[in-house]
Amino acid sequence: MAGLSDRKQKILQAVVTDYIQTAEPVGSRSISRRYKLDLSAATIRNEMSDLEELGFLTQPHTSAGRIPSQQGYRFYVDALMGPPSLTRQEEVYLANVFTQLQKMREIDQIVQQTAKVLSVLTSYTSLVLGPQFRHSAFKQMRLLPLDEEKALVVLITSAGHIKHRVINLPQALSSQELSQIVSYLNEQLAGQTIENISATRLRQLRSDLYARIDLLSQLLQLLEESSTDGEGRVFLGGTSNILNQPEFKDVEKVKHLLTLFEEGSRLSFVLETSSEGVSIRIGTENVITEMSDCSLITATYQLYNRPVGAIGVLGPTRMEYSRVITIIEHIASHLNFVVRDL
Amino acid sequence: MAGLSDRKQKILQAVVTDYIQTAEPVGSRSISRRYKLDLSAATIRNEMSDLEELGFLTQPHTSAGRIPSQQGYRFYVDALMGPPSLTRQEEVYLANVFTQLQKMREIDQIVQQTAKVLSVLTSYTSLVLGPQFRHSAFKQMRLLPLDEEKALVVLITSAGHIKHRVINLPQALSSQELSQIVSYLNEQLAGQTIENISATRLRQLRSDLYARIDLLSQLLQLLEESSTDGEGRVFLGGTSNILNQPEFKDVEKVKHLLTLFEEGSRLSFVLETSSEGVSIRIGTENVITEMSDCSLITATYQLYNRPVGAIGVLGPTRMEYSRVITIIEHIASHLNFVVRDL
DNA sequence: ACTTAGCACTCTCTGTTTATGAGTGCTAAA
DNA sequence: TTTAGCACTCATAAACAGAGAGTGCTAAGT
Repeated sequence: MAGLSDRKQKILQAVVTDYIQTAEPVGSRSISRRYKLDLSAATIRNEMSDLEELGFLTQPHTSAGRIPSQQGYRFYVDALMGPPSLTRQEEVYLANVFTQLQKMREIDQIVQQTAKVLSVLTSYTSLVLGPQFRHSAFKQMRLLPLDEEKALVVLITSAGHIKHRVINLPQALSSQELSQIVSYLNEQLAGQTIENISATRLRQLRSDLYARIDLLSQLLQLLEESSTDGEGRVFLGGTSNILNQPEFKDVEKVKHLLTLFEEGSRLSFVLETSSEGVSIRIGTENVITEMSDCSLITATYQLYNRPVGAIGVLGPTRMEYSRVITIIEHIASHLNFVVRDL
Repeated sequence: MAGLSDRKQKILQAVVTDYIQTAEPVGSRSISRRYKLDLSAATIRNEMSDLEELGFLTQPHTSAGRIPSQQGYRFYVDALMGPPSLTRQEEVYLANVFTQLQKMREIDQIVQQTAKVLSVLTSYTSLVLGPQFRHSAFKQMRLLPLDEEKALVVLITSAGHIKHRVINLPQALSSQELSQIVSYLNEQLAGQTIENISATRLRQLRSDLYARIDLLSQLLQLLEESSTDGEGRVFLGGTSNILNQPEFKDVEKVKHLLTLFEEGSRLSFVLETSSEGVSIRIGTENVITEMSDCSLITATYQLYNRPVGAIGVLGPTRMEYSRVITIIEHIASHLNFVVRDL
């Protein structure tokens, strides 16, 4: 991938920019008209022909304008893309959103609102993965007796996650025994991350307390489920936005994406495995085949310097990369604060 | 709306049945062929012409077959529809689902799974409104100190709803004072439904405890939010199913529905206001204009003989009413058990 | 050695025409 | 009252022509 001549880069940039705006194949004449490159259409034609040879552009058919190829987009985001910038309006909007988010107390609400904002601002579809329970450390477990038969068990992690569940109390248990069991568990598990409380460890605890197996297994089940509940932690925003994209005017294409949107586990997998910081995956760079006509831009957010969740924007490969990246960066970095103050 | 002659009813039924299956305007000949009414096409034509005059059928254009009008569907579901029935396969599937649902402990999980099942079985889009917090009665409020500054407050209703929130403790408060405040609140609020704990009542409490206003308002905020958090309690299933319906092959039509699906509060409103038992709303009988090409079948489910939530199926007016109603009834009645045992 | 103007050629898109076929409404006979 | 027959209507699909945008190539200009 030797260096492209300066002129070729300028032309490639013009093609990508134009195509992002218009969604129409862009011809040599419109470039020489709209962008002040001081070159005739014929020259540009020659260069475009070269760029196609090199794999940066494609032609839908012989006598049409050019469209950026996946490789073309890649080069664009890596080297050509304009500097990130927000309009004054967008900045104001974001500032408002941030103060609003700051006030919310429920994590679900925050995540959902974030998804919505992200989609409204970008006009694409947004994905937000809430903070992952299983990455945070076990802090303590509490038992709140409700009546003779039932108690509420509350699981608290160091990251402030809280999960509760009603369990049935074995009749024969004194309240003293109860608190013994709980404090034993607290001792054993304190400080470990939820995902590291492995099955073997749980098995061992089970044998330690085999006399109280009925109660214990209810408590442990809560833990176990917490470490594996990947499903359903992803919130979407602006799913209908994809319908505004001309590349999805065909219902068949939409269907695949829509169906994908219903598969929470696959979505959360994509976000979980996205690398730290901002990542841009164009077309088939996405592992998910349904996304091979799309680009996905993601960013992670941190809690105590560990990535605990991610946000993303999904649009056609013909996406306003620069704008989206800026917005995503802003929101992700703000999310760091929101999550910490929770 | 005088009685339709027996023959007219049979023909109307044939048209509706046929159209539900094929989605094509149905002509007089295909009826005389496919349904053994022992009438010639010409006779059927005359009858159909009458039925159109009466408003039960419409013609997309002069020389096309007939399509049931909204009134036609209404008559069909009120008087003509075949008896509800499930295939053996569906029954088995339902039985499996039920045992699965029975095992789940998290209400969100149950609701989501119900939505999924409902959409898979019907091939339409499903809406499920989770049990409403605000209809159940206040039972008790507990405070779990976490550390010096923070405590977890847990709100428990008689229906078993549980909600928690971390609040900041005013430093100056002894644990004794704390428990006094909490038990005072418990006394004052016990037994009232969340939605009836009105603003005036809350104001009164506020003045009673004005010395501890900072703590109190945090506690009361939790209550207040609980009584008004209509938003977001609706889960959808099979949203992509609408794309399989030929009436939605046009992207524009889909867009309106898709956008509606993102407006949780409007959806929950529809479900909340649906009457007890099974209700069928056809076309413009739906208040929501986006649904005017659709039919919505809903059913409520109960807890202690009070409706606390609802499930629904949304499809084109050309919907398999009989089948969907049966399925919805089964699932709703089963949900009664699941919710009670929670 | 580039760059550019000119030109023939290609291919899509749009509008028009034409043919086909399903289905109707009406009339007249059974 | 039912039915057979027939002319008529309208949507849909196929075939076709013309326009327009854009290309590639060639030859002339710098």
